[in-house]
Amino acid sequence: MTSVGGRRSGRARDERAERGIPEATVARLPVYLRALTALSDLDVATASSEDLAVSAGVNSAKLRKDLSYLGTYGTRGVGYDVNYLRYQIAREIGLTQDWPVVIVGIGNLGHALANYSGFASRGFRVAALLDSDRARVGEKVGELPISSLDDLEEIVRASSVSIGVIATPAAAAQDVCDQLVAAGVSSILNFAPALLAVPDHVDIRKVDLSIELQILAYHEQRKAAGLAEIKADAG
Amino acid sequence: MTSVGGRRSGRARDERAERGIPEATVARLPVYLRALTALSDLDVATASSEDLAVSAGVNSAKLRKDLSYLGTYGTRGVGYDVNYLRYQIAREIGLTQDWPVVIVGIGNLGHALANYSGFASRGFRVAALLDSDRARVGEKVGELPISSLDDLEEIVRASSVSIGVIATPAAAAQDVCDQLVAAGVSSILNFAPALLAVPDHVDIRKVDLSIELQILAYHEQRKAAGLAEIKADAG
DNA sequence: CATTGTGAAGTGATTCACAGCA
DNA sequence: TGCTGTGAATCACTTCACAATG
Repeated sequence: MTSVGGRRSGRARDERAERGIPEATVARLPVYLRALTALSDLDVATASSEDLAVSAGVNSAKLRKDLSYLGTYGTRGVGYDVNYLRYQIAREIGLTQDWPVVIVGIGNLGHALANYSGFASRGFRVAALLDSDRARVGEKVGELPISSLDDLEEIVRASSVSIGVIATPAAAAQDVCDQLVAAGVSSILNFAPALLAVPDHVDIRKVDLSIELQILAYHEQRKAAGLAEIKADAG
Repeated sequence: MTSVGGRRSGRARDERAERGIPEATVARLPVYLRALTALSDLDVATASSEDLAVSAGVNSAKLRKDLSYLGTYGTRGVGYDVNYLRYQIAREIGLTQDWPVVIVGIGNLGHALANYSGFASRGFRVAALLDSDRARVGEKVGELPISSLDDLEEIVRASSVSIGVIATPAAAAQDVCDQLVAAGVSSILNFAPALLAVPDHVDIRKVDLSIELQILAYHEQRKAAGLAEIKADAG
């Protein structure tokens, strides 16, 4: 592996692993992690890149190349040690520590996220639930009470929160986002159907339910059109 | 535009717009649509590619190239007619018809999805809510009662459903998926953290909440590591 | 000798930069 | 003149194919 990324790195201080793992690879590491966990639960000790690739739903060349960005954790002729690789990937993603998150906007979706067990099981701890509706403050959702948005800064500081989840209506999202950033949150997962502006040092990802459906609709429509065409040809 | 996609199309019958719009473009069309709707609501009649690009959060060259796959809907020296372009994109995605969808698994998340107004407002109509838990059948969620999974085939046929949403626990997802496919659904949006196998003719998209957080955690960790490094350099 | 790790080739998406047009 | 539409250049990701190796 030489010069990962190829970017002519301006600064000369390159010795320190300037590990530019490609974004596409980063996005698949959690998938591999899940596959490894499943294999581990089945008491599988060793798996080839082909085995793993099948469990993860990718092809084996891609999986090997992805893993090669992390280091050389396999054994030629044998495969990968499931638990060892699992640990290495978890460490790379940063899941060996746990991450306190705050969820803002406790409507239907916020509620669902608050109760989503998949977060806790992967090292994400819900540190607080926040809502701007004063009437709801104090209400319990599972174990946690809903806090006031006014307490955001205090909560972020006290619990060292660096990740925030926005589950408010679109109209409130930018405002909430600004408050999160001001409070010191530097990674945001946004479920509101709105484009959010953030400073450069803040990472933001968007999950948009209706966009996903629209993409399906596009393909669905093309399938239907294709069928109609075949019918027309036949008739 | 000549030979989009470049695939040497085996069959000679190429006259019919074999419109291979790149996937990356398809995924952005809903974003453009939202931006156009916002501009239209503000009574903006015309917008340049630069204006639109800003509203959509992309750069203008990309936006123009994306639109060029659909046709030539702009006016040189002027820009795009907001409402006209909005209609063209909606038509391309298939949002001029409405799409009945079924949601399977009415837990916290299914509940939230059932109540999500963003679906209805974009031409997706929830035709039915289904759950395998007999005890919950009949319970109302908003207007709709929960139906039994046993009625899936009947519902899909009666309402011509082609899109299904899976919001069950991971363990149930493949089984539900098989039932959806058997019932005739050909596009699936999967929220369960599981890899689903489907036949070729079925499209499937996955939304995985914990994967999104893990990707953020990776970047967050890198930021923290970067800071530590700078501190070490300084000290 | 089965399987990894990886250069090299291939494919697809983005960006540049400008000719062409209203 | 100002902005679109688009070839050509670039960049990012994937896949191929095989030498290296436990």
